[in-house]
Amino acid sequence: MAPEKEQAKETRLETMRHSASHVMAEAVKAMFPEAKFGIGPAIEAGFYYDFDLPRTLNPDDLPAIEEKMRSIIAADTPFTRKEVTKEEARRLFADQPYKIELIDELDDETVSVYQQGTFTDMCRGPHVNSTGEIKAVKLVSTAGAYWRGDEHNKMLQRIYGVAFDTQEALDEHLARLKEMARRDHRKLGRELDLFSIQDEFGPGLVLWHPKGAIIRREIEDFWKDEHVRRGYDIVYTPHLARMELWRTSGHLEFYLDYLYSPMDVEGQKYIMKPMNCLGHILIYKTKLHSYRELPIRYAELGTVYRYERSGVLHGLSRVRGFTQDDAHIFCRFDQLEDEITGVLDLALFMIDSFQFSNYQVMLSTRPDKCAGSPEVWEKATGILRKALERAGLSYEIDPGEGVFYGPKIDIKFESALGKAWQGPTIQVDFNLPPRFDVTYIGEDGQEHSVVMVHRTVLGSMERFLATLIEHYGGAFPLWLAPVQVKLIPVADRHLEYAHKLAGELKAAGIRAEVDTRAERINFKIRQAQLEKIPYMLVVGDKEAEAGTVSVRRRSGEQLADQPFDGFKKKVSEAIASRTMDIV
RNA sequence: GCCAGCGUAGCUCAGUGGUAGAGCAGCGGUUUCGUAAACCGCCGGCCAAGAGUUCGACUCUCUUCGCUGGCUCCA
Repeated sequence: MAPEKEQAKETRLETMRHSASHVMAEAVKAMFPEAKFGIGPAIEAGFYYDFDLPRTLNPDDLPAIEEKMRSIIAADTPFTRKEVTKEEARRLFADQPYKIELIDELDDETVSVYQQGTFTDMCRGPHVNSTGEIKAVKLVSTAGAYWRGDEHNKMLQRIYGVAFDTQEALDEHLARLKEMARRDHRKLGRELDLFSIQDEFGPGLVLWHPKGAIIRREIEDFWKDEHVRRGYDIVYTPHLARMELWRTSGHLEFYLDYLYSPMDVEGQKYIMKPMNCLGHILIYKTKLHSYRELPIRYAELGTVYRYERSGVLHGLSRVRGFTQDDAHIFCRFDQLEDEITGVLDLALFMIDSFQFSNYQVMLSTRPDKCAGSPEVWEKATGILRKALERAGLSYEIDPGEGVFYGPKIDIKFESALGKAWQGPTIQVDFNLPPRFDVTYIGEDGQEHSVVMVHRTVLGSMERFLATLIEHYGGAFPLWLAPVQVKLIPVADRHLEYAHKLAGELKAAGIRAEVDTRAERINFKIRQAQLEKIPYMLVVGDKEAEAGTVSVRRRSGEQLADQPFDGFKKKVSEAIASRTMDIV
C-alpha cells in the first residue's frame, strides 16, 4: 500500500475508533444516567473512555455495555456537529464537572459538540457520519485511571475497547494478542526453566536458573568482548556504598523515591547503589588525567537496586534489582561528537546482532528544572543532533524530556511481534563532573571539567532478556540456545554411540545433551521440540554403523543424513559467527 | 501506592457452606521402540497467610501478602 493511502486509512480508523468511544459513552450513560464523563480518545488499535460512576465496574458489565453499543450501531444514527459559545457549553455540560474543567482551559471562544441520538459530548472531532460506520468493536478491559493522569486527582474508571474496519481485522488483532500471550517472557521463562521470581525471596528480585544463566552469560561475554574491542575498560564496583556519596551526587535529592532505606554499618549509613556512575567517577579520580589520555571509557555490567512501587513490577522487564550494561565516558568537549557517534554505532551493532529491525530514535531536550547553563545545553544538544545526522539516523525531538543533568538520546526498538521496547540510552551529564570535581589537565596546564556520558546499549540484562525471549518466542538463535544439540538414541543399545557423539560435541564447545530416558523417540522429539532445542540428532543402528547423524530442526524440518564430523563443524561455525542456523 | 480482577498439587485447571479432584510433571515397574505424547501403579495439597461469622469455611466477611490488567513512573 502506498504510504499516503496507508496514512489515510490510519486516520479513518482513528476517527472511527474515536466515534466508537462516544458510542460506548452513550451506552454507559444508558446504564448509569448519573455518570460523569472524562475523556475518550482513540488509541492504538482502539479507544478508551474514562467515567466517574456510582459504582465500580466489574468485567461482567462489559458484555452488557457492548450489547447496548451494538444496538446503537445498528440504529445507524448520524453524528452531528455544532459550534457553541463557551457560555452555552457550560450550560450544556452543567452537570459534567470534568467537561467544565476542560471548557475552562480552552483558548477558543467557541467549542464544538457532537451529538448522536440522545447523547451529546464536547469534542474536537472529527467523527464518522453515523454510528453505522463503526464496524467491528469489542470491549476488552476495565482499569482505574487518574483524572488527567495525576495521582492527586480522583481515580476514574476506564473502559478499553478495540475497533476495526472488519470483523476479520478484529479477529486478526485478537489472534496477535493471543500470540503475544503465548510468547510472554514470564510464561516462557517458566516453561523453558530460565528464571523465577519468588514471593519467598522477594518480589521484583530475579533468580536466574542454569538455562537462563547460560543465555545471560553468552550475552555478557559477547558484550564484554565487543566493548574491549571498542576501547572500553571493564571495571567492577560494589553494590553498597556510603550514603554521603549519594548526597554529594544529588541523588538523595532528585532520586530519593527510588532509593532503599539506609543500613547502619558501624555507625555509618550505607545504601544499595541505584546507579553505577559514582564508582566509575571515583576510579577516574584516583589520579590526575592528562588531556592526552581522554577519552576514558569505563564499562561495567553493574547491578543496581531501585525501589519500584509494587503495582509496577512486571516479570523481568520491571524489577527491583537489575544489572545495567553500563558505561561512562570521560572526555573533552571537543571529543563529545566522536564519542556519541561511537556509541550510536555500537548501539546499532547490538540491535543488528540480535536481529531487531524497526527502531525509533528520540532526542530529548532541556527540561525546566535542570543543571547546567542553557548555553551548554544548547551546545551539547547540537552535538547530539550532529552525531545522529552523521550516523544517518532520522530522529524525533522530545522537547523538555531530557534528564535534569543533560540531554539524551533514546532508541526504542520493536520485537518480532511489533512490541516496542526501551533500548539504548545515551545521556550527557553536566551535573556530576562539577559536583565531584572530575577534571583533566589541559594543554594549557590548567584543570578543565570533563564531559561525562552515561550510556547503556542493551538497557539491563533483565529487561533485555525479557525482550529477547518475546522477540524469539523462546526459540533462541543457536549461539544463545541453552542446549544446542539434543541426541536421541533410538534404543538403549545406541546410548553408547550417543554419548560418544555428545562428548565430541562438548569437546568442541557445543552444548549437547543425550536423552537417556526409556521412552519412544516420538516422545523424546516432542520434548526437545517443546524445549526449542535447535537440533535433534536421532541415532540408531544405521547411524552408528555409518558414523552419520539424522538431523532434525526444531521447526520440524528434516535435514539429509550427514556425516557427524561435518555436522559438528557446521554447528561450530554457526555458533562462532552467531548466525541463527546452520547452512 | 491507587482502581479492578485473581490466588486450589511442580504446571494447566475443575470444585463452591457438610472435612479436596483431573490431566501433565515426578517416582516405581513393564515396553527397546525410527522423527511431536507407549502402558500399569504410586506419591503428591494447613485450598496464599491471619482473624471473624457458623454446629461446620476452600466456599461468606475483614485484614495482610502476592500475581494479572491499567493509572503513574522507568533500565
